[in-house]
Amino acid sequence: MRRSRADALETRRRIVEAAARLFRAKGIARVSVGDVVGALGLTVGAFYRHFESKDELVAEAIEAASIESFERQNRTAPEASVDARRATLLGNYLSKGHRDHPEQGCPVAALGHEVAHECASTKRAFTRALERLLEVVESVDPGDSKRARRRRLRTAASIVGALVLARATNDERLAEEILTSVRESPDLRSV
Amino acid sequence: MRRSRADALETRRRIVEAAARLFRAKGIARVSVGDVVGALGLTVGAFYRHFESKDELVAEAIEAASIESFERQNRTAPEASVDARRATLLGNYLSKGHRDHPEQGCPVAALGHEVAHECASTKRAFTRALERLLEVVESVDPGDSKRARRRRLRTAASIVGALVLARATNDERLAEEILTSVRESPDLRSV
DNA sequence: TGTACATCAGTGAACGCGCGTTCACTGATGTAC
DNA sequence: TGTACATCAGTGAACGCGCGTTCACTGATGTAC
Repeated sequence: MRRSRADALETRRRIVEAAARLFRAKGIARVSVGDVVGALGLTVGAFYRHFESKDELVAEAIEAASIESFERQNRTAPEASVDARRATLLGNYLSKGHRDHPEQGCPVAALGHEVAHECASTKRAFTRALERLLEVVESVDPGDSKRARRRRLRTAASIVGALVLARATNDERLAEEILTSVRESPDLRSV
Repeated sequence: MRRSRADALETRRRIVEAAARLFRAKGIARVSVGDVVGALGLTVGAFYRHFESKDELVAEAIEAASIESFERQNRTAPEASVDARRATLLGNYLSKGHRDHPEQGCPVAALGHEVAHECASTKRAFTRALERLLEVVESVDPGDSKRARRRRLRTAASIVGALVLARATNDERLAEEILTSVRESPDLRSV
């Protein structure tokens, strides 16, 4: 049942895509290789035609999720003012939608903690994802000064932390309070 | 080989203590019941004399880690001024030591992401841990106003996010930059 | 353009392994008399 | 206080299960002539 080269490449791409979604939704450890290829109607044997190991898939999936998430942010109203785009970005990032749908969201917030225990290539992919998130923040809060750089790092830490906490608590009111508080941070409103 | 009641209770306590340490160090999914009791020189059979399931242990371990962490923070120089204690707290929380030793640190930062996928009792224990962290923040940034409350929630999100990012990246310079930026946040220096 | 053969994408079953959990058993501790 | 028996903390081996990975096989695709 050999497929054409193009089909094979497409299969590989779809495996990475499915993994990027599933890992963000359920966490890396809770998603098996079988879960990923099963979502595409394939068997695990097929997986090892395309990847050396699950670790290889993890690194690629983080990379893919990061690029997807990065490009979505950059697509948002490129003609608007920096202030307006910053407000939109924060609104999206700290929304209930983002909290409730990690599978489409930022991989830094979705996988941050788990990556602390993963292999070197995964940590490398995660670091690139974090750098991409910082680029997004920079696009709505530019500046070459040390102060501007530190403000951006604070912003990244705040929004990731807010999302992690809002997702982990079972107290709906507290979760919303956290997201609102960071969204309306004076540090972010008047840059 | 029955042991006395007191010994049995002590064994139970030691199991929770070891679990609190191991879960924070390696993550919940990566630590087995055997790992926990093995660290105490016991066999898995003994574990089920004390706990219904691993889930029960997880919830108790989070609770224990939270209480331990909370009490350590409250022990820090209770006679000093609020400003001095806030500086100490932030310095400790955002230190390299805390980043490199999650097993003794804040369970909210260590387990935040993983808990998003765990069972209800674990989420409940995590929420209590988060509330305890907010109490610690309140002790160095008191106030009944809505503004003060929001500032504390921002602080919690920032410091947890900073630690999560600093632990997940393999870029040592970036990790230190993140911790320093949040530590020196104007939002936290001049409350 | 047609034919013969090599390649390899995907199947399906198997592997060794570690997991959470169970259970028959041991023997020291607790208790009733 | 001493004896007889019940309790139960801990052992050690087993269980069913799902995991990551491997492999013989199939048959459509790619290639050399």
